[in-house]
Amino acid sequence: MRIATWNVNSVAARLPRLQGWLQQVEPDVVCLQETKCAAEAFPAAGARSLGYEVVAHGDGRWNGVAILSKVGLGEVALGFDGQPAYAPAGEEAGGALLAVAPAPVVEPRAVGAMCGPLRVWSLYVPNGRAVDSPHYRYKLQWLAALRVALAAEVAAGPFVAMGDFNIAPTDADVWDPSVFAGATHVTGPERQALAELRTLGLRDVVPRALKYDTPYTYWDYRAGMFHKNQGMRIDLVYANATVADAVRDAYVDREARKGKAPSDHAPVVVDLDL
DNA sequence: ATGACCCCTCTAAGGGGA
Repeated sequence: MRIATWNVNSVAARLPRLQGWLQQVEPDVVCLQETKCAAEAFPAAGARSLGYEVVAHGDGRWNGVAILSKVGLGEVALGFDGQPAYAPAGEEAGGALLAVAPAPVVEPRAVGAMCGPLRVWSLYVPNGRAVDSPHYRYKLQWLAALRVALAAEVAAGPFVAMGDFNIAPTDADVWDPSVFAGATHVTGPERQALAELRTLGLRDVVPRALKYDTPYTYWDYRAGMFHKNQGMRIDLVYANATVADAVRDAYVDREARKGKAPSDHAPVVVDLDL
């Protein structure tokens, strides 16, 4: 079984590339993030024509996740139990002119499904924006709640949670740690949240790079950063022992980051012999 | 050459990404 995860940075904008990539790589299961698309507007016909079942979870212009599967799709979960809403503290909670602050919304950042024998989650972890901001606290709360929600599933059978975690697990996972001093994605609490996920019995399936020995999955669009290999490994595959022991290959498909109109993230592709 | 931000929409004196 070939599984993959890809932050596509808008499924509508990426549709031609996504179609070609599906035909070329032929994954059995694909987790997508940042689809930026309401569920009912998800362009599923192309994937269906290639033999995929589709579940999309999205509510509009931000966030959005999906799973495509050729090996069955069932027991769908739109979000996880206890998934927190972004709820800004007083300093951000509406202006004085608003009599009532808008209700917090649970953002479409997680979708789970059974794909054949495999429990799969497609995750788009909140960015965090700035250390100690309300968005950063939300990111840590979100990861803590995820750990609680997934605990029982990790032990139940073949399990993988993959997606854009918006955390570089180690300093080796960013092109220059000094550039990220004081920034999100590299802080101790974020890395500790990943470590606590691993205590459930999950392992970080580190892919091989097809160039430079740095398995980065994201390169900013600006300043030729891809071409200078100034990237980060923030798209992660967290597998339980059953799945991790079944990994036969894992790689970052940096070819998908080249050329016209790419996403700023590259797919991670994992081959399993379950 | 892989090539020097890009996605969305309230189309900007914008929001968000990481």
